Amino acid sequence: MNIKKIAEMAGVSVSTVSKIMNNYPDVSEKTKQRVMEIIEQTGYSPSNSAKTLATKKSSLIGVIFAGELNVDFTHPFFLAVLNAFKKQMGVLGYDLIFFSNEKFLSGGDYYSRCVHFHVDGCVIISGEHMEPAIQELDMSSIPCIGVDLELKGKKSGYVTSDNYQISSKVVEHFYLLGYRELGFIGSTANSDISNQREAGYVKAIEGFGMNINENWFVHGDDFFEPSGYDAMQKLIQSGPLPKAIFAASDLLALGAIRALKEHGLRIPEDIAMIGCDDIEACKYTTPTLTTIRQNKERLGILAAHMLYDMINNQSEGGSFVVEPALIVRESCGSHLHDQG
Amino acid sequence: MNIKKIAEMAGVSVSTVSKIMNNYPDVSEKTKQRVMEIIEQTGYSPSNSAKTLATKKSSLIGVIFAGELNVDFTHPFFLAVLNAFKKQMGVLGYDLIFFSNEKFLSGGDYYSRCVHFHVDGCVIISGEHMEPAIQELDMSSIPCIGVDLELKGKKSGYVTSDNYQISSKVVEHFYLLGYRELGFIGSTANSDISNQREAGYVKAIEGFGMNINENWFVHGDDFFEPSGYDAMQKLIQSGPLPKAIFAASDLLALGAIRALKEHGLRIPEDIAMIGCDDIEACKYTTPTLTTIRQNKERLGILAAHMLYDMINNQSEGGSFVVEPALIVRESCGSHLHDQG
DNA sequence: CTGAAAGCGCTTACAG
DNA sequence: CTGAAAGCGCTTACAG
Repeated sequence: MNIKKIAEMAGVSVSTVSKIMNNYPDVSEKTKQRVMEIIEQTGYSPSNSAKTLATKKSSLIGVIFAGELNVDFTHPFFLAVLNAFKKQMGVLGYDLIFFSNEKFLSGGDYYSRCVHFHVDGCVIISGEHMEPAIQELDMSSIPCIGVDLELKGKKSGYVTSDNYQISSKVVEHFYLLGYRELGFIGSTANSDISNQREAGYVKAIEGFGMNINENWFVHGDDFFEPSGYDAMQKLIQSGPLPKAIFAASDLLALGAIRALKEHGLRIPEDIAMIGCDDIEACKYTTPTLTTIRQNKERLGILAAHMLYDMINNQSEGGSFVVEPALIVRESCGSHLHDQG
Repeated sequence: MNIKKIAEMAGVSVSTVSKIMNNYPDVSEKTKQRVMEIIEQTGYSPSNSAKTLATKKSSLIGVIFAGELNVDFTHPFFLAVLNAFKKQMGVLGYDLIFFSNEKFLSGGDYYSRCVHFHVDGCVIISGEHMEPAIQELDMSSIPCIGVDLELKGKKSGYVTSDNYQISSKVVEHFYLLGYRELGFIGSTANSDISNQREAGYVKAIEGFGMNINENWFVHGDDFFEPSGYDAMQKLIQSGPLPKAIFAASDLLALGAIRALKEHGLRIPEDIAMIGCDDIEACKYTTPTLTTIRQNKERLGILAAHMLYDMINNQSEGGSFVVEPALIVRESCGSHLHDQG
């Protein structure tokens, strides 16, 4: 079934059918009715490739997982963002196409694949550093939106959560609970996110007039559980411990708790702990883990709207920062204190 | 940049360039070299829409989340399967397109969207019952592969894990540890998966010559944690408890454990527990949760290969069942027993 | 081994 | 308000 057959059946020209399909105003109500009926009956759906070829617009958004490591369909945080993004883009009339990293590795770069598929825009999901292939895309005329990735192109924007504010909420909470000796467990030094959280943490501690003890700032090789365990072992061996610790991810926090338990230390009685991300496991651990939740749905929905506006030339990009929320559970020791 | 310009630059015809792009043999090595060089320099990538229009093949696989409820980007099990599927399809030269459910709701069905995008095949992800829109696709000439969904069309196949075998592994393990009084926590009665696991469980118990106590078989409204908690409350109130329980999901198991703890019962000393799915949280709970892992990577890779073969007419569909594995942790009480 | 030409199914000025 | 025709960028028999 194609537009020509529909035209024949309705006894009109192909142009007329096309106009009706695209809601042009200058068609008589009578012909419109007749044609619509036939379209209904036949279940006709125009060929996307022909339409794209003729218009250069595909109604397709390219999805790129930029970080080579650990960021794919198995990453809960980005996935939740993507989920909200997908839903919103669907409402706006777009479908998503996922570029296989494998194809990328064996030749084509992201930009040429965007051209290849005539995508109307791209969402780039990362959290870590920029590869050259991403920069090329960023600098191109294809609208791009970064998630936790600061794009700078003229046709680019990004959404992110405020990593400084995350840390400042943690410090404030610790402060109100009476903790003055604060430690930190971060990821590797080339993680922007970990660095931002650490910088914000330091700044907030100083803001409250507390002292920084550098011995209480330790780092793992990544954001995962074993790194948290190892980091905490280091802390334990290096002498007196802080009263409260902020870990840059929930998994780091859980690893640290495992190490503390092995040494007979109690959480939160001996050391309070706050993680970051609010992964599912937080609710089921002992103690349950106090953490910072980023509003993933909001990040996804905002990304969708910003991209849509760029595609339709209603904006030249920009950025949006979403506010984090503290989720209080047991590990911070709130229930042990009077906050009144 | 398009094929015509490349042809001009190389001083050959468009046909020749096309043949070179598609690895036709009947081109002289000399012209091939010249053209390839120009393609390299210009970074030319053929337009997908033009190619699709001409060939009716898109190198695109449609991804459909069939179950309305709880099965989307936030579902860890299906996502892990999809992740492996995506990687494998990438290697085979395909990209993935995700159909927005929203568009679906407001008009088009899955079949016509497949036609619209000329997808070469579809993967349908579900686990629960069949909607009519899925059946239409299943019965069409478009190759489809179901994940935990039994498709029956002539051009359809599916992969699944053996829910009966899952249960039989659990029973065997309980049996070897000396437990003879076995309970079960399932999901709602219209979940095929839960029903299969329960049927397999009953069958295996009888196979080992043990008795079934129907009072020890309880059900929640879904696979989530609160359902497990409620189901266990029912069990506790209804009288003497079994020595070991198999829950149809890890979250059900965790909910059940929470209820048991509230009643001062110890796991596994008073009641042993085995869950199902091997979600991330299993490693971080107290006690850590013994569970059944389904080989998600293998499911995804198999689905990709089966779909590929159907697309290329090397197979007419079929099905494949992946074997589950028991992951022993603390909650089953293995460490308390001599299995010697 | 190479190329001219028709065709894939749409859209869009343009003429009427 | 309607339609004829060119064009989008490819592929593929077919002729040479």
